[in-house]
Amino acid sequence: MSTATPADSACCLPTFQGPLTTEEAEPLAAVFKAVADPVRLRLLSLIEHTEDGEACVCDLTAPLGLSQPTVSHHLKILVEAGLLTRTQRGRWAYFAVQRPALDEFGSLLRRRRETAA
Amino acid sequence: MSTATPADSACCLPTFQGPLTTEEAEPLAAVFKAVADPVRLRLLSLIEHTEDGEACVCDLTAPLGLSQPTVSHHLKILVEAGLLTRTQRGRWAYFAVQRPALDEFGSLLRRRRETAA
DNA sequence: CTCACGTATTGACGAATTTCGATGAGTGGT
DNA sequence: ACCACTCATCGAAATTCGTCAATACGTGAG
Repeated sequence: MSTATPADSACCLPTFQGPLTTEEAEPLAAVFKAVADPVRLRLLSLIEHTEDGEACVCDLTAPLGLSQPTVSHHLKILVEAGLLTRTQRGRWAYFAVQRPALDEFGSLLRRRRETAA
Repeated sequence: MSTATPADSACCLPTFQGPLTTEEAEPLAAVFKAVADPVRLRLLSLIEHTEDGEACVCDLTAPLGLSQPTVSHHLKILVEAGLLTRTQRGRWAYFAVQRPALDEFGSLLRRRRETAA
């Protein structure tokens, strides 16, 4: 890496640019809250690894072992958080990962994976 | 900001290595839950930007406008999540950020900061 | 139009979370 | 030994969250 662009690397950079106000902390917490649930993390991982990169509700209830309204509820939260997109096609609603948003969690999740088991 | 070229990054890599099981998702959700609260995010940002890189409870109640038990409670959650360390010195308990753990959130938080406004 | 199907919403319930005041535990000075 | 101080824990109130059954909505087929 000749052109060292520390855009992403965490080295020597403060995690926060300064003390957060409540107004600043609120939206950040909201995003984290969206992924602070095992079911929603599983949803994201399931959808990311589908054949076509998208899935409808009916594809997701079985793997999770949850009712359809519950799955719909979690999906809505993920869409509102900007982590999923929803496109209606015919009777079905297809959900796909919102790449840029999900990528923000990429390095974090991959690092966790290594230190996990 | 136009020079945005992710270094460590996420390009072309899947965020999840595969569909998560409940057992895998659980600990991940736990970490996110720790930071899924405005008060706790403010605590982290406050402690990171103290003179000595550490703070006691009494330093933190005023900036947050919360009671001492409440602040203690949030600090405990952050310590248990591995995001803060606690060292008792005399009557005081000093809390400092756990660098490696907090750095995992670095790139994510900095990117959010830019797109916030 | 009507019906079947996939999905969203509503209402309800128990569980978890956030917050506080009161109290308990540990430390250091007098 | 006592007291003042810092912090943790307990108990409780208010709120939020996760879940489901029941129901409403919207779409395409017949």
